[in-house]
Amino acid sequence: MITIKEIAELAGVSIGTVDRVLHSRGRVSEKTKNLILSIVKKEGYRKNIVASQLSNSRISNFAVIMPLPEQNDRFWQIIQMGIEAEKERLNYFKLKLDYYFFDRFDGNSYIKVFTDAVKTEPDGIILAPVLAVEAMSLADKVPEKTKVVLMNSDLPDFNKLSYIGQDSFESGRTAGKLMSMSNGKSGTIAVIDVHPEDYHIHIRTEGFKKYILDNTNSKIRTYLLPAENDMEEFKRCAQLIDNENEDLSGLFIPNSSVHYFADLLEKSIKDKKISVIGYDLVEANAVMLEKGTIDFLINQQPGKQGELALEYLFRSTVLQERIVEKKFLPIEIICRENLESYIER
Amino acid sequence: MITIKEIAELAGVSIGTVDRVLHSRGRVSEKTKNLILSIVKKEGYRKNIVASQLSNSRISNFAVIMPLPEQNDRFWQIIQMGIEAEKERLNYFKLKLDYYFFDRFDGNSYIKVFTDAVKTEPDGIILAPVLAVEAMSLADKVPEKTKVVLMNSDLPDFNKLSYIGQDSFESGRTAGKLMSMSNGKSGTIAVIDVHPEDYHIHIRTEGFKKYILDNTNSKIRTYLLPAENDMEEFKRCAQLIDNENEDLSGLFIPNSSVHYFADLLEKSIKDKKISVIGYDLVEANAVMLEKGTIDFLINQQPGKQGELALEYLFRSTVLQERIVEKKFLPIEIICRENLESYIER
DNA sequence: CTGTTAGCGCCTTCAC
DNA sequence: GTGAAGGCGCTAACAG
Repeated sequence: MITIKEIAELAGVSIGTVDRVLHSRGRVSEKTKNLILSIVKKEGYRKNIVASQLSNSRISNFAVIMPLPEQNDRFWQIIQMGIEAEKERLNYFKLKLDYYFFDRFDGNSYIKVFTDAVKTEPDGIILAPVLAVEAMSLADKVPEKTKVVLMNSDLPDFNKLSYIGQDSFESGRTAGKLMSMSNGKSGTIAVIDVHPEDYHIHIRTEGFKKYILDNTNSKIRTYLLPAENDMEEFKRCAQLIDNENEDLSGLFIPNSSVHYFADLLEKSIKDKKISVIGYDLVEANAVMLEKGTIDFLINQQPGKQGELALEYLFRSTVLQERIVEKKFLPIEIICRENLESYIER
Repeated sequence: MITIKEIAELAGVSIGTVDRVLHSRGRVSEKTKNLILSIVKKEGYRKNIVASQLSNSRISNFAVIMPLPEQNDRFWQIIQMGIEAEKERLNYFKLKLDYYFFDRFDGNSYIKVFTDAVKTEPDGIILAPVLAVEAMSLADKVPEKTKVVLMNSDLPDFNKLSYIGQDSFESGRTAGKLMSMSNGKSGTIAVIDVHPEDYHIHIRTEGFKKYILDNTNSKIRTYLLPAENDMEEFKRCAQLIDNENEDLSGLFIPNSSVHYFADLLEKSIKDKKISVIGYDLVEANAVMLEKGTIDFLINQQPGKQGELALEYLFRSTVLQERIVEKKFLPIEIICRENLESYIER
């Protein structure tokens, strides 16, 4: 591996000049600049990141903008743990990480927090754009040099380094397959549209319905649940499902709140052998899975999402590597039998 | 974070002396040694690995002892790719990796290769001990200072740093659950005992049988397949299964060779709607899964096994961190619908 | 515009 | 036993 010293020798200049070219610090004649760049290219120079870190006093500065960790049944906490794990792996490099948490049921809190984060002009931002409308409305406030990684849900029109998450439609189809297997009989399957405005979650229901309608004789009935932060809504919705469907055979809830329904409808689930499928291996859901009230969970590797998000930012800003613009994570199937293997320690 | 220079100042000695103490290079008086160690402890000194790597000319030397990558339907190749991926991540550190491949159907080749590897006195060894008897017989030939990580299958009595792999019994139980779900009817389920002598694989059949017998009315019939490298054996075994079981409803093959059976018995599988469950997301199996001839695969994250194995060795030898002695990886369930999400790029 | 130089923290050699 | 000094490759301030 060639070093700047060797490049300097080859070019007949000093290392200071080479350094200036490599960092585009200007004040170098066009001629020597081109000479140096040609050598860099020809020899395949890559800076020694270890030496660079040792000498460099500059601290990379990253901001994480995401919902409060405790929201969505602490789903976000798992993501945060993934980010922290990756930070630990990178602890010999100079990184600074600031969290900006917002209330995912309050657009204004997002706006405030995003504005704060952007003010610090971070090198990179990890953003969970669950509030799509607000996120898009502020998209152009991201400083020129700041790179953004979106995780968990994508915003196609957002100018970003990369997106990390699941293919929602295929994920829904997989849930459909599991539903069709676990309830042999036909009947009515209730689908809860938890955040109709959240494209990412809504599309899961589309994949699910598609699979069921294409492959089974079951009927599907959709229920809207607009206000996920209101327990009364859950109760009303559960009640409605119970009352309206004598032949209920399945229940599909496209996010982590499946345990509320499993709990509220426990008696019917047992009596009528209703199959229940939901999302996310959060504590409350694991308990219900273990009890047998939930049959399957689809997991979206939240920890891995966090790890990758930070890794990508690091590789892009510090190592200056190219990053894939889209990373779809595995659609994990979790049932009682393999649950244990998915729980750390 | 305190540096050796600061320690030297506190102790009123030079950094050379501090260094000698930290590396137990001797030639330091008992008194100053104790003084320095007490400061180290009190201040919580941890060496700066970045600076250390930069100055250190020493190259860490690791050996990987595993079956030929092309064996077992190229299962081992996936493991190797995982190791290489981790090596790439650690590329700014000085690591040397040598592969020692053996023929997993030839004990002598293992012995030769292992002996060669050990001769180089590596800092660490990644070992896939599929040939349990041979591996144990040479276990005491590992040099004192060499750390060993076992992956894929464990040897409880082997003196090792860590084991990375799956819980075989639970993995078999999960397969049993999937079998019971995917074939609604009862009937006979054929279980192939592929390597009866390979504890790790055999135990999967135990888990599988346990689940089926505890939870269904199906009968189980076990077939031995001792010589996995003989295609004629596969044919004979498949033929036998086909002839002997009019009411065949399921087929469980506890390793990657499931695609051979799926292929040989394709007609019966289609006609009688036999459920087929096997292991490992290798190319040949993915094709059959896509076609619908295999219903489910259990995956054991071979890539991740490789990554972790190297990461553990690195963390233990270079960073001198403590490592968990056992790491069970997730029991992944793969079907046609989520297959795509598990395939890289 | 360009070259020189002093570190970053640790490791290693050599001299006393 | 101990200390001084050079160097790993890169960065950045400074002098010209």
